[in-house]
Amino acid sequence: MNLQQLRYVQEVARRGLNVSEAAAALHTSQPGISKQIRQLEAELGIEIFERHGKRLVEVTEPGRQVLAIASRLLGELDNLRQVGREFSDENKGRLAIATTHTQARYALPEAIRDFIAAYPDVELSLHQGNPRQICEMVLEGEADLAIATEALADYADLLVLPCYSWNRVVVAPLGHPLLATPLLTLENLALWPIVTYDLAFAGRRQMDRAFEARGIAPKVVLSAADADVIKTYVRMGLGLGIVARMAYDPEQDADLGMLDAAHLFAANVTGIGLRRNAWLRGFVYAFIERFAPHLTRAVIERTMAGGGSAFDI
Amino acid sequence: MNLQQLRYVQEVARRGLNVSEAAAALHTSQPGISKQIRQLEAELGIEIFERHGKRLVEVTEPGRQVLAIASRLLGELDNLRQVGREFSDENKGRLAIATTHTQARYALPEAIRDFIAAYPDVELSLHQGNPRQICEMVLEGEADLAIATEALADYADLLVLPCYSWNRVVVAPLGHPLLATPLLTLENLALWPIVTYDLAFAGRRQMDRAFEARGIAPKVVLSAADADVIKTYVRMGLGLGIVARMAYDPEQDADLGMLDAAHLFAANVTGIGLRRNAWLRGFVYAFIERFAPHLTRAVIERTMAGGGSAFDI
DNA sequence: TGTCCTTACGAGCGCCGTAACAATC
DNA sequence: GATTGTTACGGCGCTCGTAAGGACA
Repeated sequence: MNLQQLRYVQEVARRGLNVSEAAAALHTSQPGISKQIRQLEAELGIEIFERHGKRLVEVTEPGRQVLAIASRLLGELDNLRQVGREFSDENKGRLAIATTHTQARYALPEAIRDFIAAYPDVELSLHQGNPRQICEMVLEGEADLAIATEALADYADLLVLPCYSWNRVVVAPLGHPLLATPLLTLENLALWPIVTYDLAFAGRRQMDRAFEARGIAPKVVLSAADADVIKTYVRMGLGLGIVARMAYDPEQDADLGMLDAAHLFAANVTGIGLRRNAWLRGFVYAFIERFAPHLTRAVIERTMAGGGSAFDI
Repeated sequence: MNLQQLRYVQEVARRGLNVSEAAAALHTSQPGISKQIRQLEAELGIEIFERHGKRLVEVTEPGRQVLAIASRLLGELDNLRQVGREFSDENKGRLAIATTHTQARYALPEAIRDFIAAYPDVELSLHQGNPRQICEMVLEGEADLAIATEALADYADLLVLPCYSWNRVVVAPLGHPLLATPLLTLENLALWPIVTYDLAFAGRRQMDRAFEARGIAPKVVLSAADADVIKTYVRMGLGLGIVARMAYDPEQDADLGMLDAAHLFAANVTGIGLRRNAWLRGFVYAFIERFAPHLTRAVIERTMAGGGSAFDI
C-alpha cells in the first residue's frame, strides 16, 4: 500500500471512473494507474470498483469506505506540506479564498486590504463561484476557505464558522412611490416587480420563505448573482431591488432610494467553511480574524477539535 | 514523501529519539531510517528533530506538528486495512479489548460469552492493565477498545462512550460488628481498617474524595488492583472491603456480609474508549452493543462524527 | 470501429542493507 | 571505549512508460 495508489483511486473516482482521464490529469500513464489500483485491491482483499468486462462501472460499498478514508488520509498529507511551508517561512505562501461576488465586493475588501498590508509575501487569490462551487473548491483543496451565506451547511465535510449576520434593504429609483410609503410591508413590496438574487445566492431562499409564509407570490422579473447587476436593472426602472444591506452605498448609490427591510425577512448568516481536519497556516488564522474578529485562533482551534459545527444556516 | 518515512518518524519519536532502537523495532537498518527521515525533513523544508552533533535530542515545534499529523495519517492507513478485512469476511477477524481486571471479571463475561457465540470466527483477546496502560494500548493500535472507569477522559485522542454507572458496597466477614449497624455512614466505616482498590483503579479517587469532603481520613491498610484480591484479605480479617457492587456475588461470597454504600460515594461511570477517527469493523459495533445496549451503531457513529465526547468522568 | 482497460515487458529510479566513519557520553 | 547517527556504495525490487491485446458500445 502506498500513497500513489490512494491518489490514483481518488482521482479515478473523481473523474467518473475513467482511468484514462485520471491518468491524463495526473500526468502519468493509464496502465500504471490501472495496475496500481488492482494491486491495492489485491492487498486489501476487496474490489474498490465494480467492472463490467474491462470497464469500471461503479464504486463498490467497500470502495466507498476506502475513498472516504483515502480522502482524509491525503488531506493529512496536505497538512504535512502546510506545516513545512509554515515553518520554512511563516509569512510567505498562498491563500486561496473561494467566495461569492457579494462577499468579494462588499464584505471582504477591508479585511483583504489589511491582510495584504500585514502579509505582503502571501499571494492572495480570490476564486468566485456560486456557493456550491465554492464549497467544492475547498473540499478539493483548490481553496483554503469558503466564504458564503448559502450551501456551507450542506457539506458534512466542511466545518462552518459563523461570521456575521445581515439583512436586506429595498432599493428603488428616487421618486418611486414605494419610497413614500410610511410602513414597508411584504404586501406593498409585492405590488411592484422585483429584481433580486439568484436562487443559489445570498439568502434568496430565506427571502422566498418570508413571502411564502404570508401566502404572497412576488413577481420576480429578474434574478441575478450579484447586487451590482441588480442595481443596474433597478436604475433602468425594471423594478424594485432587494439586496443585502451592505450592498447599498449611500454615496455611490445616491441615485437610488433605500428602505430597510430587516423587519420583513429572517436574517442571514454568512460563514466561513473550512475543510475539516485541515491544518491551517498562521496567516489563515490571521485573515479570518481580520474578517470576523470574534473568530480568534483559539476559538477556531477549539471548534476544529470539538469537531461539531454549532451553527446552522 | 512516503508512508515509510512517516512510520519511521513516528517510531523514532516513540522510542525516545533512539534511531537504532526504532530500526530494531521495525526490522530494518538504522541508516535506512536515518536517511529517510533526513529526506522527509528536506522535502518539508523543516527539521523534525533537533540534533546535538549526531544525536537526536528533541522534537522541534514543527516536528510536533508533523508527528501529530503523521499519527492521524497512519491511523487512517490502519482504517483502510480494517475495511479490507471487514469486506473480505465480515465475521472473521480479531477483536482486542483492553480492560481492567474489574471489568474483565465482573462486567464483561456475559457480553463476551454472547459475542463469542455470535461470532465464533472472531479471535477475541483480553488485554489487562491499569487504566493508563489500557488507554495507551488503544492509542498505539494494540487494542481496538478500552473499557475502564478511570483515565479515559484524560486522553484527548480517545473518544469516550459512557456505558453504565455503578457504586460500591462494603463487605465484611460474617459477624463483623459493622454489619449490625442500622445506618452505614462514612464515620462508622472509618472506625475500621479498610481494604480497597489501588489509586489507579475503579474509582478509587471518587472514594477518597468522599472521605476528604467530610474531613475523615480512613485507614486504608491495603490497596489492590482488583476485588478478588481485596475480598481475600477481607476474609482473612484484615479489614472491611470497599468494592464495586458488581464484585459481590451473594452465592460465591456467602461467607461475607454486604452493605450497600451507594449513599456514601458518588457513582462512577464505566466507559468505552475508542481511538478517534478509527474505522470500526461491524463486529466491534456488535460487541459494544452487547456490552452497553444503548450504544447502538447509529449512536456511536453519530458520536464519532460529532467528534465531541459528551461525557466526563 | 472507436474507446477503454488489461497484460506484457524493458528501463531506471529509489529504497534497503552492509560497511566504514564520526561524534557524543 | 561504547553507543549512536551519518556518509558511501552496491544490489535489487518496484514503479513507470511503451506497446500490444482484448472487451464492450
